Amino acid sequence: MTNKDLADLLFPNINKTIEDYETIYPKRNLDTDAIVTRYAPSPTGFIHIGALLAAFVGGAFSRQTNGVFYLRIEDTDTKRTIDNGISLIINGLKEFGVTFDEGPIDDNNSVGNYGPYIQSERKEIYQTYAKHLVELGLAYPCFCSEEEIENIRNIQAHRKARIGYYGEWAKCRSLSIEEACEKIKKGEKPVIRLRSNGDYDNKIICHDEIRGEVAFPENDLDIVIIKSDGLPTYHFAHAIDDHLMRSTHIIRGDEWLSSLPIHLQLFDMLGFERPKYAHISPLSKIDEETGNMRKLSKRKDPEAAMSYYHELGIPYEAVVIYLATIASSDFEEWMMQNPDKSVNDFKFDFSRMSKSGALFDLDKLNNICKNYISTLTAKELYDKVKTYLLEYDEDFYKIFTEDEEYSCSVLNIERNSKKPRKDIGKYSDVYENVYYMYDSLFEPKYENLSLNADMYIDYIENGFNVETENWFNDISEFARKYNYVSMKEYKNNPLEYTGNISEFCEGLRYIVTGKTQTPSLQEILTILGKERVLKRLNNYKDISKRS
RNA sequence: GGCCGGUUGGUGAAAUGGUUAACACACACGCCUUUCACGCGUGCAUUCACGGGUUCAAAUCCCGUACCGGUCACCA
Repeated sequence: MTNKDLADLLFPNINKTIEDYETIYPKRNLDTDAIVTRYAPSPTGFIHIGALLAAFVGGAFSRQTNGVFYLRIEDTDTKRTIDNGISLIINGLKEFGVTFDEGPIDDNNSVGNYGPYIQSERKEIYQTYAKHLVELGLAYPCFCSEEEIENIRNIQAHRKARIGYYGEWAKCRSLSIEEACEKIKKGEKPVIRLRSNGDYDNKIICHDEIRGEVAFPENDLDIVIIKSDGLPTYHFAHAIDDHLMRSTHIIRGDEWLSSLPIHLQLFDMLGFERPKYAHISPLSKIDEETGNMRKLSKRKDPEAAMSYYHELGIPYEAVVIYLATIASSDFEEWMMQNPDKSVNDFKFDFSRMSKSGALFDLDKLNNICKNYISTLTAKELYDKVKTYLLEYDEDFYKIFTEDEEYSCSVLNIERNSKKPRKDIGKYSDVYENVYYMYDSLFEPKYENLSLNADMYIDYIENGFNVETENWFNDISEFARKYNYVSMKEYKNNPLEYTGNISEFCEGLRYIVTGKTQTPSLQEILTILGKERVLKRLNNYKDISKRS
């Protein structure tokens, strides 16, 4: 019996050859420096902010080199796959401006000539290559049970030996073809392992675009390439897919760096040209319990999930700007010099990407958000807030959208100037900033009821003039009638006056808005209009009388 | 524990052997101002994890130590 017989017995239904696939998926016809890369998530329903970062960076590199950016779904772990996982990923990333040239476009359809782009649909391809390796004697079936593997691990740990299925520990490696065939015929379901040709004592130099040269021992582990369910492991699928889909660069999280020797070995044994690798440093935070730095965790940190930003109404444009800031050390400076350009115009360079993991800084993000929102027009902000409220605050949505023009005028307060306000950092902040401009939401609980409402009624009825540009001069003038004077005068002789103009304004602001801090009083009064302001003043008067 | 990587202020970081270690965020104070926010200004690392070495000269090169991170699955 030969390896060929073993391979046929293992994969009786595989009839294609590896040459067939080389023909089906020819080399791409692109510029020599074009970057073909991919985003390859598992459809688990959760998108990590670090994954967004990798996707964003990958998309940027391919775009700036006229390359290809495609989506590949890694659903070989059937236990973790969820039903609408694919559309969740596509829609989730689209919101953050990440789109693909090839790959699935919804749960059932794909575009591109290098598909299928869903790994579970590529089973035959992986098995063809696995069969090929078995035929060459470069891979073999392993019948060890999980318990046996566990047992080996325990012994190794006990003896302080290196852990893993390798060398003399790799029992099934030395099984004869006949023995293997017999087990298969008896119905045992093996995994397929690589017959590693690596020597642990040999160092290999791996090149990473971000980290430079990294030295590793060669891989001598007989890693599993096909699981007992017939699907490939990540390592094997990576090699097959990225070769056949003709990726030039593998841009991924740094948790993969230590498997680089395995991947390089796989490419070599399969006769594939090696792609280039770029491992992105993890996004971290300080663990409150230990005080140590650690990777942003799906379970512990809400900000690790992309949905967090969606739910709080954090502008996706700002998130992307922040990620670019972290990803490339020269981005911020570039953005300051090119205020009119989009993030997508920035040219990324691997040499500007950090080798060490950055602490995820929500303060910095918040600052970017505020700056970003301050650049929007009232109408742009209105539309974004509307979209947000529709999903998360139905009650306010109704009130907010009842009169678009009015809401826009509210959002426009101190917006149309050279120095626009920067007090809104996320769409969920808007309510707190504007609610008092809507009568149905204005229910002030006054704590200070000693203000002179009649004085302000007098002002609104006889002194307030919307049209005047010299609003402040006018109100200052009027306030004199009640013995409120300018700051300067008041400071010189505090005992002679009732108060200063600042106090006069503060009182009016407080009654009309229920708050001590608001944007421009003048604009608020103008938008509210005489009638509604008087109503609020009279209401205050009533309340203070009653108390 | 093995292997690999990282270490410049509270945070992100620049600097690639040669003046007072950029810039941004945060923080503090001041100015401006009807409040707040904005804007403007000032301050915030006597020093680049630590120890040694090379050099006229080191955050930058070399060696060692410490700490932190990642990884060691039929998960990706």
